[in-house]
Amino acid sequence: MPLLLLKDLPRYECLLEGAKEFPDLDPSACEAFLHLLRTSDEVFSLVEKDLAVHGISHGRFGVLMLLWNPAQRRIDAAHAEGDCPSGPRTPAELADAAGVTRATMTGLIDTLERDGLVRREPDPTDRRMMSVLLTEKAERFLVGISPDHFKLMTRIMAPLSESERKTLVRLLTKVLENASEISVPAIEPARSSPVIC
Amino acid sequence: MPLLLLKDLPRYECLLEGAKEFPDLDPSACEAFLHLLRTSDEVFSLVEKDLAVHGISHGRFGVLMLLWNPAQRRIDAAHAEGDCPSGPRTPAELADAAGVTRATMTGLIDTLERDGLVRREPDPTDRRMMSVLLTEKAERFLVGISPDHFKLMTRIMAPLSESERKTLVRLLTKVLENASEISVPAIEPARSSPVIC
DNA sequence: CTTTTATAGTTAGCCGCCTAACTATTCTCC
DNA sequence: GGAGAATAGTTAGGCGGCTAACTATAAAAG
Repeated sequence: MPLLLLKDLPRYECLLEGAKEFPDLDPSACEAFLHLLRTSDEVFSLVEKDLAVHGISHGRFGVLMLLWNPAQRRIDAAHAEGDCPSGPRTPAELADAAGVTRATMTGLIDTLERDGLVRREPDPTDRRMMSVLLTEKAERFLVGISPDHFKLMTRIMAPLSESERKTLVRLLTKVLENASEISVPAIEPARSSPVIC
Repeated sequence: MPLLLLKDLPRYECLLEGAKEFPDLDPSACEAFLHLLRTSDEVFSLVEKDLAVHGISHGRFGVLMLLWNPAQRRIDAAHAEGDCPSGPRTPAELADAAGVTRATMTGLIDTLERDGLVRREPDPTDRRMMSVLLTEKAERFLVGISPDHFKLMTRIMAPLSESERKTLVRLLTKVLENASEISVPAIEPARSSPVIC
């Protein structure tokens, strides 16, 4: 999450000051907003650094995780349907699942294939489509890295109790569902230079 | 915050399943972690889209905000010291405040200067340093855009009550302070290809 | 004073994100 | 069944992150 964000968040009194000048500035909303982005930025960069130690970027790691289904055998055996469904396989499905464009996914798969972690296979029935498959190397890599990854998550969330975690998830879910409904008007396409309103 | 993240978060039962296979997977920690990143990703992309409508990227907008001090006159008049201190002026200060490298800041200032929103001036006393200054155009731009920006923040946080916002900030602060203390070992430098442990 | 070290800023090159345009294939529908 | 629409994937080019290496200047050490 490489985002340009204030390292030091403004103090609440400064937000109150700002609200005097800008009636649209809601101090508590602004405070919550800034803390949300600031915290996830810190957490994200921690994860990125951890993955970098293992020589992989967060984006590529995400693709591998989407392709990886360690419970596959168990699911196949139990023919559990829809519970933890078998993951995406085509670049388009991967892009949708990851929330990036197909062009981006093409690039990620390119580098993963270059590193021997993934291979493309043409779909036998539809010649427009490809299947993306994990290699043995990638499975060994994931088995090796995931304990560390899970431990880091645990460590990051360590200061919160179980009930605090539930509360956090509940509040974040409210914000997420609300945000998903907000659609930026997008009345006019972005211009090359900032628009003076 | 362009990050590759699961659009649909795993259900808690799937995390419990996963915990059987991976003893290091703490379901509630993982759930909180994923919700945090997923929510801030959604919020961030909303803000980016909104700013894009006005023809500016989040990174460049952040630089302008750092340079902008609408309360400057008031502060100058009241000679308030340290309360809302006058902002950064050099590329290095801007990079530190924004949490990006100086190289990145150079690029941002380049494009801002190209668009006439900022100008560089050499420091009269230290010839290594530059001062970055807002142009009139940038001030007009910020005055025009900030009400919309504040309104969007308010709208995003609308579903949370005042006390929920306080709770969210408190929990996020715990996580942030904890995360800031965690330093990834970085025992070995990243390699070009993923390391099989 | 001169040499060394530290600092400010830039440049070069990689990566991952985007949009827009393109090719190839399949589907739809008359 | 053939024209047009829809879909899968890639390519091209821009942007904003990063690190590492570089230049110029200033400060520190001898």
